Amino acid sequence: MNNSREIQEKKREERQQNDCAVCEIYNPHEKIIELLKNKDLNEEKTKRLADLFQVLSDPTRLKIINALRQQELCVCDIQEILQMSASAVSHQLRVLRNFNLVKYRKEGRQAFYSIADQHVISLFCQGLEHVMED
Amino acid sequence: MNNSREIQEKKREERQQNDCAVCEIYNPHEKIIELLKNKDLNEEKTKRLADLFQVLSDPTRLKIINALRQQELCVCDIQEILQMSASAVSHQLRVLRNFNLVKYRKEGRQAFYSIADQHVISLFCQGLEHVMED
DNA sequence: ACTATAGTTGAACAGTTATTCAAATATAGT
DNA sequence: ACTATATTTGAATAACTGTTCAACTATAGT
Repeated sequence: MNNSREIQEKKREERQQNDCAVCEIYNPHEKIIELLKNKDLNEEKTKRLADLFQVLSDPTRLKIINALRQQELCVCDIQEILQMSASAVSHQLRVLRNFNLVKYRKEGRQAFYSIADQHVISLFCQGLEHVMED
Repeated sequence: MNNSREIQEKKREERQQNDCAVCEIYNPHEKIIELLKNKDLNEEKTKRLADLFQVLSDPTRLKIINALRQQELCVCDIQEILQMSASAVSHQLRVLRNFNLVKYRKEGRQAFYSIADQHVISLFCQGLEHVMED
């Protein structure tokens, strides 16, 4: 109990160092803010990152990825698995294709789709882990 | 050149095994389709996964995460870094909060936000890697 | 008690997105 | 040539999303 005042004092000091940039009280954060502003993520990269997650943010597309995770499939396989129209599936496949998340090869009338690279699976699984947790 | 016909034959066989479920030609995939339909991702989990990626699919929210990646910040710090209105920032912070991607503590008038858990950072970085590649 | 500040909230508006529908393309079999 | 099948495409519609604006709550300092 002796040094409780000292501790309080220290706490207040720490708190002050945490005060924010805009507030009048005390403002040690300007340098950090300047740093963060330019730190490794410019506008364009942020946009591309957002777009990537955006592609992954639709249940239909996730189901497609999940199906392709096991093996290459043609459009009508996918259509059957998801119980959706060929058109709807094709539209979503195009989105995935445009973002290089899936690739495809043509064979006669059929188009066989597969996962483009392992990153996609990693992201998928990592997301799934997070979702499973809580 | 001797066994070129044999190779062709084998190729055709392989191809047939890859024929899809709906097509009339030949159809060995029904079992796989049945399997994939129920495989580890039900409707509800898919939705939650989509929602998670959806939260990550906005540039503003990504910028916030990127800023918090370095250290805890209060709302007006963030507002300053992103050059956005307090309202806009607060709205997006709520989205992040609702999905347990960030947590916060109150201190007087200020609210200090920080990343909720390491998964968030992993996802962020993994996505960034993918984007950086091409 | 009063004033200023930090942050949150709900409604509204503009922009985006997923599915459906109808039509088009392309290949295979007859 | 003709028909059937696999897939793609563009337009249209309904649902959703991010920002702004105005109003609100809550805390701190005087």
